[in-house]
Amino acid sequence: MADIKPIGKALFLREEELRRGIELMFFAYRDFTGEPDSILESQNMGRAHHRAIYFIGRSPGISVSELLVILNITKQSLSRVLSALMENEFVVQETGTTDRRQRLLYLTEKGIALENQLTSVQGKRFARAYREAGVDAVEGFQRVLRGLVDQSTRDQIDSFDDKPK
Amino acid sequence: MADIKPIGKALFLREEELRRGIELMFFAYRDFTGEPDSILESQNMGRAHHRAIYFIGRSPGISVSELLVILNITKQSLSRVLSALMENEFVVQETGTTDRRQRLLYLTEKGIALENQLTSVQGKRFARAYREAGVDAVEGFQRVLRGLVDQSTRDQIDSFDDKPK
DNA sequence: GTTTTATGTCAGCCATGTTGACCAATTATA
DNA sequence: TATAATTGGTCAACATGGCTGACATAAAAC
Repeated sequence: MADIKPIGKALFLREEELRRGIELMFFAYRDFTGEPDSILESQNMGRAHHRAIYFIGRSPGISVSELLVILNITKQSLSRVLSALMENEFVVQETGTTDRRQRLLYLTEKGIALENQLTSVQGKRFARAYREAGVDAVEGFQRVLRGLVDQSTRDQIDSFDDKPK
Repeated sequence: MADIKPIGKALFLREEELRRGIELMFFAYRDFTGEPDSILESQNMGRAHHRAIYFIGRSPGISVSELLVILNITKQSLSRVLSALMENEFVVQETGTTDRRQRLLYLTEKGIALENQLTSVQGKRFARAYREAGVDAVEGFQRVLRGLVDQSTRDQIDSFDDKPK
């Protein structure tokens, strides 16, 4: 009897635990993006703007093509967002020095302020979750999330973990 | 010196660990939904259909209003999705027995097959992540995700954990 | 018998993704 | 040096999936 238990546990994990994971991903992502969405909405911007602001803030001087790879959208989609961000003075672009075709992107003071506000809001949520879950849980959380992404995405994450903000 | 270390660690967690969490959420959610999106696209459906199918499969006989609460969208948005799902015979509705105003939703055989396919694809991803991260990581993953959601969402998750599939 | 609830529907708007085509400036290469 | 490739921008059109507002019907509740 006792040696059947692991199988029972494995099955339990595959059924119930699996659905729990799927559902937690759905709900957590929804709530995690909810507050920033509200803040942005009041400024006539959306999640797409948030992503651009976040990753420009993460890597100041990032080129358009690098940002495209991270966001994984078309340049036409990004263009619309970047135009709005520059129009409203959250972002500026400078011509690259070594390669003058590139447009290197930077947040303005205004952009930095907004990025800080948005990241701070999400940071408080994470801080709460981390505090409630305990320090040990955090590593597990990151390990699993990391395992959920595609291999190509993992390489990407690693590559800009090397040159952080 | 030794008693300063916790502060150092806390700061490290607040800056780098925080951004890592934010980024992992973004990338993991994107890749996690990517495969189902592809499958659905070939059938002229999208993520909205997936969510409906998933939660109807999770709770067969769920009413429209209950589904609305879970998905947190307007009835007009859901209506469009449900109409398509019924049109294409993935979902059927039955008039409620105790309350004849309700439309209780069920997956058809075809709907169950699609749901299984989609959940299986995501399940394999989870299985890989769980395997790579180790059993202990899974609990941490779930604890943190749970901590990330709003209190109201948490109540919601608990309430339908009581009456699972 | 009136009111509330559960659901559906029509019409239109917005954000954000897509494809395809084409262009200019700049860099790299044959 | 002439040509090709890269970086980035733009225009047009389209799809998805949110939203609001208005209105309708059947059933339940009071």
